Amino acid sequence: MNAANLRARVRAEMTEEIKQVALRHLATDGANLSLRAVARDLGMASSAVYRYFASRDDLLTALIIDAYDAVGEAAEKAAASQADPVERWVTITHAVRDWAIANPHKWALIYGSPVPGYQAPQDTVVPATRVIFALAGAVQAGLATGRITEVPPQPAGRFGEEMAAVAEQFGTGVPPHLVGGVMSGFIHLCGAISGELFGQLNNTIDEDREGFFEWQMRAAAAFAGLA
Amino acid sequence: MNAANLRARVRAEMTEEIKQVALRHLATDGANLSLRAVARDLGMASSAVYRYFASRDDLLTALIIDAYDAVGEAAEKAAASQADPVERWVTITHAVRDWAIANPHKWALIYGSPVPGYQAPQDTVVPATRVIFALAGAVQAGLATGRITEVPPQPAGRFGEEMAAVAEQFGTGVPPHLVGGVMSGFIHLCGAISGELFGQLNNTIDEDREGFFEWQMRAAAAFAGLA
DNA sequence: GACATGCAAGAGCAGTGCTCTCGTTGTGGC
DNA sequence: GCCACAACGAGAGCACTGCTCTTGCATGTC
Repeated sequence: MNAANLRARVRAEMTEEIKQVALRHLATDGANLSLRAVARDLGMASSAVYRYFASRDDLLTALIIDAYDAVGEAAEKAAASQADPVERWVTITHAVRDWAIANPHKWALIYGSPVPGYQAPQDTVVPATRVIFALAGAVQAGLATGRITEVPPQPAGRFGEEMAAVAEQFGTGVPPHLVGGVMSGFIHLCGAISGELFGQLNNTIDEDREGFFEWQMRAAAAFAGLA
Repeated sequence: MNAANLRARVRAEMTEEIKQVALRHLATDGANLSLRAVARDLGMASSAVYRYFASRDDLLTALIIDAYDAVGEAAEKAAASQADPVERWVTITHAVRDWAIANPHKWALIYGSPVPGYQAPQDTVVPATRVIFALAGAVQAGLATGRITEVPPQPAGRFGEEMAAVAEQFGTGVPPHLVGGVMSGFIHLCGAISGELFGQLNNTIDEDREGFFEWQMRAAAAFAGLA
């Protein structure tokens, strides 16, 4: 609790406050975040914000990392709540979807089209994998409890080798072809949520989107071996 | 060839030219399209552009409709080139992916996060369905030639009813549960392409993305009955 | 020739990201 | 206890944006 720590804490609080206001703006005004508007809401000059974030992109990056962590945490929490592997998979996907529906602007931030001129820095790599790992954990549990019987078609050629490398990198003991199933399920999950949030389902599936979602996610689970 | 027609033709040409330059800007500068920059490129005042498009959003809408039509045409052309139902499905998905990779900014325009404050008008509804109909055509062909043997799990409850309504609306004679498979495949397709273009595959699948894509799309075809 | 229409240019408004400079204020080392 | 220094906030300013309004010009019609 020395002075340096105090100053750092005040700075951290200010940084957090800027992010919160920015999130509020993102939620109401859409993706074109105005730094000046954020500064106005905080009763400070726009130039003062630059003491905390070097640029608008820097602020966005901070928000993106937070969002990855939030959705990853939601997925992990859901995973911990279910013992049965199949239901764990389904619960994880529902948790991600619920989070996305509650925070559509944050979802767009991380899984929508990249912000113009914005290039995701290396900081975002690790938090981005938490959902995938949660899904892989369900498959791992399925393997451990002997629930996995059928297997998806073996990936062939270079792609098969790449899956083997990813399986190695994962280090979860999940065999390559199931890693492919996990990745495919993750992609399907992202597509289902983005399709729902970005309007691709409009005028086609308007009533029971949750039913459609779960139907797809159970199919994705089956493709990853979890039948 | 009276004067009015001539004027209309000149106007149409000018409109087309603005769209082309706007697309070029979209491709190089990303999604934040600057109307003034487009006007500069055309050697005209920014205010003159407003004679052709009421607003920047109007210009974007025109580009979105064009993009829907272009990707739809690519899908239909691919569909026509393949008689075998399964290969037709795969060929369609590859055609859509190829188009998206060749026109990533256009893909982001229609399947990425919605432009801030932009609400898709009713004009975009019909062209948006062309890819789905192409996929449904492959399933229809599979039904006609007796290629469809296994069926996906029946959609239950409200979602099942909704699928029945959509099947009716499609009018292609494809039964409800297979319509669900088509929709799921379309969603998976969108997710796979967006995941690839928007960077979700980075640091995981970097080599044989085409192999991963086709592996997924064959699984999606199987889920829609095309095994 | 008078009139009307379509078009383009220019000025102008309110907003943006970002930089620079200038005071102030709080902090750490002596 | 004092002083140098770093952190900070405010304000002005630059170049840019979407969009509006007015003006001038060219063309077609009566």
